[in-house]
Amino acid sequence: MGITERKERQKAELRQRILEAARAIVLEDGLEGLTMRRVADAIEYSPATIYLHFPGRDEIAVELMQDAFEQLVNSFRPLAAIADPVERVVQIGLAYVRFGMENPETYRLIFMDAPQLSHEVICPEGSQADPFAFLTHTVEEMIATGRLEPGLRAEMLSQLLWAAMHGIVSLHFTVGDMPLEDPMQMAQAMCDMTMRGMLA
Amino acid sequence: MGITERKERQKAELRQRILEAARAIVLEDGLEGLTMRRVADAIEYSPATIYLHFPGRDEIAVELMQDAFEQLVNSFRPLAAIADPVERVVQIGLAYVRFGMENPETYRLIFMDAPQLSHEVICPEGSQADPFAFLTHTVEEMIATGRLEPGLRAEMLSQLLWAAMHGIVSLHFTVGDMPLEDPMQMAQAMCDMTMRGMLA
DNA sequence: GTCTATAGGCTGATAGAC
DNA sequence: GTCTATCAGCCTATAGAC
Repeated sequence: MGITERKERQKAELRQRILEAARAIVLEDGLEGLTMRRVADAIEYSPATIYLHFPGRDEIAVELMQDAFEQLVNSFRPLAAIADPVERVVQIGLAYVRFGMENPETYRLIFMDAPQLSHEVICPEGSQADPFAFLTHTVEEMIATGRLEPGLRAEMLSQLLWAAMHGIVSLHFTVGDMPLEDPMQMAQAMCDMTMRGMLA
Repeated sequence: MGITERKERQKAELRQRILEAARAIVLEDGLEGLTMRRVADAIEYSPATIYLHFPGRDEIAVELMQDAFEQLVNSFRPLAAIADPVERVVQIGLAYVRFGMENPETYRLIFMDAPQLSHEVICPEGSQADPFAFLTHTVEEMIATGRLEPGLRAEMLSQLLWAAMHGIVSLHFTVGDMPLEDPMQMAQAMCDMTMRGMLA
């Protein structure tokens, strides 16, 4: 049975090569640069071969977007060690903006290049799950320990923080950095201001 | 001399018809739907005729984007009447989000559909001008009247507010409204929180 | 499995007839 | 001024040979 195993291995290998070639193209030229022809050229196969591994271009894009989103989420993992929930929320905010500025094409891929696909990557298939549950949980912890002004809701606050950080990153991408403040300083100032605004 | 005047008038008229057809297409299908052929069909001329009035597709897009940006800026005009600078800043924030949610395709056109062109529309030709000078000025007024925590800078604060509001709007567009709070409520809560965070 | 070849579509832009 | 016709290029996807 070694033969079929080798064949499966080779098939999976080519699939990976397709994904990696696609990722390289997107990191260089953005999602709009991703075409079947370019991928085929990069892996030195004909375009038709790619269709044996993926139904079409969009499915490749979605897989790249899922990977990218996982990367973003994973970048928060070390922050779980921070005991103080207030400090943890701030560090999540800073890490979010840092990720965006350090990986602009990856960030664009997740949130900006294909809005229609973003939706299905960030909140898959009608799952009610919060895509940034750990952020919401940290805010809940702040509420539970009585650190916040009474009446504030965790879902609202965590979405406000997300929106604020997303605003900083995406604004820097679209409007250029020229007349804008430094993004990391904006992130820090945003955290200072919002924390001061919500803490009791 | 009436003949050349009529001709010029007719030429300007056709130029306007081109722009209006283009605008209709963008409002329906977004900027990616804007093609010379579709515009030509809409005005019932051949594609070649459009090139007598515009150098190319991008120039049409830029003109639409400039109009759209002007629309957004004009939507703040009535707010100049608000005497209290704190209240004025809040109302600017709310108006910004309202504009985005009520004119999604127009907002996308300005900030999201063509990032490269956005830059030149929002901060034209290396002009050092602040695109939202009235916002910055209102924040300066808050500072001048001693309402804010000392040490805060008007440029930083106004950009933070802009980023926060832009984040709310653009997040709703890309991630869909399903798991998110209501955008206007988010805007209100964002203003509450940030004002509380910056006021002395 | 992988190829070549191609269908069938779209695009921006232009030359040259009228 | 406006047209037709077309160039030159891109794209996704597939049929059928090998």
